[in-house]
Amino acid sequence: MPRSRPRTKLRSGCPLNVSVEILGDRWSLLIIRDMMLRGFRSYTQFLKSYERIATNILAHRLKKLERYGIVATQQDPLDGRKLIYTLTEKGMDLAPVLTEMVLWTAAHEEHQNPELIRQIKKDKQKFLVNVRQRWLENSSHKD
Amino acid sequence: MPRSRPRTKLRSGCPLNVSVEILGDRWSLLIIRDMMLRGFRSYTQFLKSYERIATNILAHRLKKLERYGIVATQQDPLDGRKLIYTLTEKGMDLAPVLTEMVLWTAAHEEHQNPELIRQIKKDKQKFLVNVRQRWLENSSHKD
DNA sequence: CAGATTACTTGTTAATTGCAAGTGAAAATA
DNA sequence: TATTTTCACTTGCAATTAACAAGTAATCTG
Repeated sequence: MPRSRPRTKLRSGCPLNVSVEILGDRWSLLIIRDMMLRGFRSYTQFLKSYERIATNILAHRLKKLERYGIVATQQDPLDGRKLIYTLTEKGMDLAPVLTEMVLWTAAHEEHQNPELIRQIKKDKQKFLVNVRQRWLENSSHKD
Repeated sequence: MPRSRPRTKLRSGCPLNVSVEILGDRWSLLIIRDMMLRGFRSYTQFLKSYERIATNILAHRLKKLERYGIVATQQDPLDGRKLIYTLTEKGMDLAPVLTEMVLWTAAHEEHQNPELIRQIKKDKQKFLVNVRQRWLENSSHKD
């Protein structure tokens, strides 16, 4: 359900272009990966992730992802300093995109994490169900 | 089959990161879309595509995509000025990625091209088969 | 042969990214 | 209670990348 939102003018309304404009940079999908597959939920966790995103870029990307309703933020009730970032339903719906990208790399490029690829290849549908199940269990995902 | 290639150092070998480093920018996937879905094969066609890529960026992207074996170039036997750009098998294997991105946009953002989305939703597998079939017929796809 | 077309390249400016350091609030520690 | 640490950022600046405009060489067309 495409919802109306005041948006910056897009280069085109082509559905592929729309997703490219939202996600087509060097970091957004990695942040989403960390949340979806690694269960990361805090700013410092993202910062310490292997690819080493710069702190200002991370702040910008999180804001953008929140603005697009892909990520939701809430305060940690146990620690006033902490914010908890979670994927929304819309963010979780990117699972098939990430999955296909992983499969493409697995087929055509050198890579690591054979275990992840084994899992996806064994039963893609089950993998997606599992990812979503973990999200349902661990997130309160208040959008 | 991941082939060895002299490559610039990656931020990580995570399969998602690898695809993001290759495709994660504002133009690469749009060029691939133009080839895959619109049958574009020449530099001027890409230039005239709706999103208006700048000519130097287009030249760089085409070189990068060729370097990664996603796009192949050949001379037009009928016109010495023209080059024919085609997707390789590796490039065609991005069809599921593009497809899932389109579906995600269709579900969550304002967009155009309802006909494309109708086709994909009706029978995703058939859509992918058709896209590949067209490619087989129209390309000589010499890698 | 003149003009148009094709696939670019070459400046130059604008925008984005990346790095290092710093900030203020809250929590943990001494 | 005072001090240090942690957390989620911000700020300033340098480096990289993208975008814009113009130009070029080779080829084709009339």
